[in-house]
Amino acid sequence: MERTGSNAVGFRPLYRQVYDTLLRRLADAVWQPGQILPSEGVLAAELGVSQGTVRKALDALTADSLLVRRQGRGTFVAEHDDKQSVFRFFKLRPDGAVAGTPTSRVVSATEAAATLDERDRLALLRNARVVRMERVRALDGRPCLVETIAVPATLFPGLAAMELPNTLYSLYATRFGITIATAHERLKAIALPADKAELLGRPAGTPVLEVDRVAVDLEDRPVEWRLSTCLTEDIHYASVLR
Amino acid sequence: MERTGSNAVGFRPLYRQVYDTLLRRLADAVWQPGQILPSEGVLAAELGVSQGTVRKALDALTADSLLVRRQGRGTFVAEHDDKQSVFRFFKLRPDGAVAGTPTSRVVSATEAAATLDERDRLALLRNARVVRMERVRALDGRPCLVETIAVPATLFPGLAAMELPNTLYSLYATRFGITIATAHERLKAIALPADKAELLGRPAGTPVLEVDRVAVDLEDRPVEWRLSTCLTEDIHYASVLR
DNA sequence: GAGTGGTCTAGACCACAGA
DNA sequence: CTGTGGTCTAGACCACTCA
Repeated sequence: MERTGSNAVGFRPLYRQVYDTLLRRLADAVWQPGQILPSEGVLAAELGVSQGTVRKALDALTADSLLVRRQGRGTFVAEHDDKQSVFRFFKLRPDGAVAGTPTSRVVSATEAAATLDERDRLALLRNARVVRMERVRALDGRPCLVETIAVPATLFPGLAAMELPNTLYSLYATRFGITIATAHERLKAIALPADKAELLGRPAGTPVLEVDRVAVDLEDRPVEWRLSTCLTEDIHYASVLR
Repeated sequence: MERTGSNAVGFRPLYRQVYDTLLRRLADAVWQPGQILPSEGVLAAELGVSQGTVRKALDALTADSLLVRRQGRGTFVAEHDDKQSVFRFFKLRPDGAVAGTPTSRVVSATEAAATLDERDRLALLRNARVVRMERVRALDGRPCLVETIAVPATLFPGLAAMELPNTLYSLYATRFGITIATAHERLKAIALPADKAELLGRPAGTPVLEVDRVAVDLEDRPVEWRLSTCLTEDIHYASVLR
């Protein structure tokens, strides 16, 4: 690692450089999810910085939930397909009590030319192609939402022909080396459109929650656009503000 | 500060004890919002711990957005009435561009016996009283939501008779020493009720977003229940998932 | 220049997991 | 018992602010 010295501009802390170096390895899938990282001391020696500096970078990566640290055992690449982690990006909860695991039924999955909206949300060029998926999700056995998902075909070759698991994001990570870091959602209340009424088993015109989500990867590239239409009669969308 | 030694159970890091000590002073309004805290060195000497330990506690309080640290100047109690901080708990944004500041028009403010719902949300006893406020908020001059706000009357004596500012939470902090730490929101899509249709200037039955918020203070006590009914035709609720 | 927070280091010891 | 991360300390130097 290089010290920046007293440059007039562009000062960059050492631990930040370490953070970026490790983030790059995570983005390049040098270390796979679930895998253990070298210990603090080993990383410090390799990068030529003190253990405390490595620790600060590791703590920051842990705060961004990219790593998991376990005292006495080691530092691991975070896995986001655990039962509790399904709910990191799934914010619908039954009104009454705790939620069971959501299930999915895929309606269609095809590759096609990107629409204008898709190109806009995913920052794609003209003539770009996407893999477009439609599915219905259920909570506690009752259908709760229908969603259309679009991803750039170049980033996910062959996805349309695959068996799609319940948690898409772990598939993105394990099969395509793409980690979803954050997602930006825009929520609106709309009247349930006729074409989706049948899939959800509710009359058209019912007030429903429309969730427009763009998910970005570790390098802040938009990699998925998802438009969900959610029933909220016995369910709500939970949000915590800090 | 006391070292815990090697107790079999109940180990509590020193910096956590420092965190709690400082949090208590903030909760007791020993230091007012905007006020500067003693420097790291002074606090370390006072509490009998190292500067690094104090720093870790201060960093944690900063991460919880209770403090603001400015290099070269000092550490300050966070103020949440700045222009950008209005939006910490206000998640509605115009679809097109950047948001102007929201404005408020108070419809009513009275003290009354708490309803069952209010007692439930605010963890109040029977016969408890609340201050209940109703107001309409506008964004860029157009009405966007109507909301009913209830707070325990014992915590906010005289609130019903006050001039209510646009940002209630800064009033809570400065006049009543109550700091809102987090808020839990439950979102649903519903049909606009007739009694609120007039206030918002839209026909009854229009799909609207209902936001049910319970805000808690530094000690995790529920101190405000707010039920907002929001138009989302040209506006959306923005949420970031990490 | 004095004082503040920010970074970086080196080393000690503690808590925890697993062989 | 060994190795891991977690805590705590002390001190050096850097970057920033303001008088």
